[in-house]
Amino acid sequence: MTSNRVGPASDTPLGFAKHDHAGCVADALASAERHCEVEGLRFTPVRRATLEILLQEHRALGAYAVLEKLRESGFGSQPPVAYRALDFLVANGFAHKIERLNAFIACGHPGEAHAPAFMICRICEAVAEASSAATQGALSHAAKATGFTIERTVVEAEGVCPGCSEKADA
Amino acid sequence: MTSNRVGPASDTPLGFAKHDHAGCVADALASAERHCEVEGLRFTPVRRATLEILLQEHRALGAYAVLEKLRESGFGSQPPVAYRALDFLVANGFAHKIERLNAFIACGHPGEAHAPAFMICRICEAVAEASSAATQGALSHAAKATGFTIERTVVEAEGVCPGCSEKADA
DNA sequence: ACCTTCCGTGTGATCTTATAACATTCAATA
DNA sequence: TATTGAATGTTATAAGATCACACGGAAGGT
Repeated sequence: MTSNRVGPASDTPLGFAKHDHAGCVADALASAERHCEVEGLRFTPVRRATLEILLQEHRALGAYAVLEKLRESGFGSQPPVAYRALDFLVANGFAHKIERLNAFIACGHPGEAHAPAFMICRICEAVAEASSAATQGALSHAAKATGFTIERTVVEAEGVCPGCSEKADA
Repeated sequence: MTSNRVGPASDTPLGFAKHDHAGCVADALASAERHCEVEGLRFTPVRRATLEILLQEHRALGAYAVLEKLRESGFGSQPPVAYRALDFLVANGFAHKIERLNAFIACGHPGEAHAPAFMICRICEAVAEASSAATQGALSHAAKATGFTIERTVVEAEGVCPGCSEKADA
């Protein structure tokens, strides 16, 4: 079930690479389903469909883009439908919100309990998730020094991905 | 002109502390004015007023909140008035946008050319700017490894500030 | 089996945040 | 002084997010 996507192990830190997409979607859905069962969470049709949409696209999607796809699949077409499903996914670590883009993306390392960091290409809009525990280090140090308690972090780098960088060179 | 605000030097890394507010506002305005002169930028009345509003409040302010204060001061009352002034301030390092809050805050270290990081208190909504060059380290390492070129970073920690933490204990 | 309660869903309305498009004003300078 | 380009003002609208309320169905107690 655990398909081999980009590298030797699942700890390859990026999302700019090619991979077995169908497998990655199926895996993630199955994994989410299992996780919900264990945790007593309701992995309802809308929620499942929403996660599947994010996984299929494999990039950051605005809530209204998600909403339209949900509508196409026969679900409700009002904003709360999408926002509620997205909130559920984010709250349970199946997806993340990219604040810079006001958009959502499926989590690249679900279940692993992490403070995510992202690289956002401003040209092709691809978003890669780095499983950076390290990134938090400096911030958490500064926070400790001032007595600030961190509950959540937003770490997003905007720039140009390898692919677009190559094209620009040509 | 360089008033002594929170500590021995201007490199104290936080904004949760008391300080000479009038002085800090005046200093920052004067500094911005000088900087604009040197750079050939036009520090117009709206722009000046906008920066002054942010400095006065000393916390993150939504564009529409800024707009209302501008209107009270006799400037135009339509959104672009505020957004344009804010864009100018952000583009030139006099202010930052807090993505998590869709809000703007005056820069705590203007002129110093930095990749800012913020601590946001979810209770009192105070925002402190850390002059963290270090925070970027891990991310930039990950970026280098994948060939991603970073142009801008968003680093925001949400949690509870020292003051609110104390109150909660009581 | 029934009831009740809670959670999730659907819908309409509304609020907040942000930008497009175009006219007008103003300062720098040729 | 005429020209030009940037800044401002205004109208309109797009994009993102939430509120409030009705309905329905699953979980748990009786």
